[in-house]
Amino acid sequence: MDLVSSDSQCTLCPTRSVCTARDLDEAQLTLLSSKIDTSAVLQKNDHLYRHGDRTDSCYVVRSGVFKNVVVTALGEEYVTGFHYPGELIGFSAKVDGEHPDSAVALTASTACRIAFCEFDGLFSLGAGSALLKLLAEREANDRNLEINLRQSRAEARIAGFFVLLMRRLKRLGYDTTSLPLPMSRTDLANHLGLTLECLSRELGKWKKAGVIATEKSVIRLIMPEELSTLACHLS
Amino acid sequence: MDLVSSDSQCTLCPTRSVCTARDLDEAQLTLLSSKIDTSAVLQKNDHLYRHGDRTDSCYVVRSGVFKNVVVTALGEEYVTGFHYPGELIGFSAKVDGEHPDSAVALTASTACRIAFCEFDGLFSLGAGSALLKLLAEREANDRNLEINLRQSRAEARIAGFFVLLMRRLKRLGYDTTSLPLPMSRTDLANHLGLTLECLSRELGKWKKAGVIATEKSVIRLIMPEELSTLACHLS
DNA sequence: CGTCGCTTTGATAGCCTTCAAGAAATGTGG
DNA sequence: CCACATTTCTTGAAGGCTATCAAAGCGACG
Repeated sequence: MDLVSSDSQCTLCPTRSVCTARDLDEAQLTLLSSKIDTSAVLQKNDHLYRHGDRTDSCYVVRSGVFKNVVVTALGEEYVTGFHYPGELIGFSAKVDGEHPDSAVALTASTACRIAFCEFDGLFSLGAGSALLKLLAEREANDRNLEINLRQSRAEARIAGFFVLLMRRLKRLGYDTTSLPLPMSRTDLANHLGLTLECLSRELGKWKKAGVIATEKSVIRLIMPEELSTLACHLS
Repeated sequence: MDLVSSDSQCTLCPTRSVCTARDLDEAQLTLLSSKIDTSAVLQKNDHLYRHGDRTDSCYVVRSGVFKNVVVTALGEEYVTGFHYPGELIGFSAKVDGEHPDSAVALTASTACRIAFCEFDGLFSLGAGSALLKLLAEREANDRNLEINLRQSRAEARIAGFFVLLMRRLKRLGYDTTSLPLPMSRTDLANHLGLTLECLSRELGKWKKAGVIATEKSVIRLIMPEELSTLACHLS
């Protein structure tokens, strides 16, 4: 995937307050810009990177939404996550220098590439703490997801997913009366470890009960407290 | 929990080849030792840290086994992981300065404390890459766990757990004909998102079929290829 | 020997998966 | 702009698997 090597212009980035750049002043932001590369705009279904690609870097989502996909030896796909601006992806390539999963854009999206070898430079620049926080937030999100997947009832898993996504988007300053869900139902069901049919039935039930309203790729949360109740397993 | 502030003696540590210390020479190891603290020996059920503790550091397991536990608002417990030597735990405290989970020793165990503020020092010392690898391995393990939890059949989840644990222990140089499982069946079932009864039934089935043999806190893998077949969902 | 905690085994019911078909949305070419 | 093809989503019915409730082994420990 082509990367523009020009200045990444962190000073102008709308998501700089929630990524590595948080807490930096103008001078530091300019320095930071020189250490990362912002991708060209990826269109829907474009790959940011592919399973098996050799690499020496990871990414922070700058705009749009990406999904991560793992393919097993048998060719089965698993959607391991959906990632919104300010979230770190591709980091596990550090284990052995190649991506264990693919990252696919779900809408027009951009991402900032950070080479692993730049990490110590980022520390001395003052961005180390924010970088660690990004990593820690990733881990915290993963743990929440794991707890959610331990629920055996479909209701609880789906409601949990909405609640967790709501929390993540609130952090970005989004209005969370509606959740942007640019992924297909198939991807969402896969991510939740459910069948497409089961997901569809639950959503239909909630729609009929007036808890949510489904527009094309957005879900409006009419009674979010109902969802919170169903997701009582979350901390 | 008391920590001995004396020299951690990384040069003598049996697990140094798989932790932050990997790839360091003797001189660097001595430097590293001065930057971390090794805990006193924790006995079974001792806490390394507790949910809610304010902190500025994380840990690498040095010996023994720990479990991580999250408690929800309703008082329900979730066993989010079991951690063996060389694995990083407690890192998500970096998000807001307090531990979102507890770490409990399952056997006599020790851990090395690493303050977040020492991270840049570790980078300049040459341990940065290994530290990132620890983090990346953690993330990779989490992803594997998530894939495993997406399986709806109990067989697949349990077999997957064994296969993943086998891989992790191989990395430590363990003989993996037997898996040390110092946790209770209750904890294991909880971790897998299954009921105690369901886990017990599956293990009984495998025992009867001669796939495994259960000793007190060890499971001997007699036909590991059978388990691999059941865990075909893993990459 | 008896108690207590942990584990195993048993029977029923509920929920999700599977298989199947129909409805709605999307895209394409005329 | 419409007709048709394809994909995506919804709805339906039957079966399997796990959860739940209940009780009985088993082992540690006093």
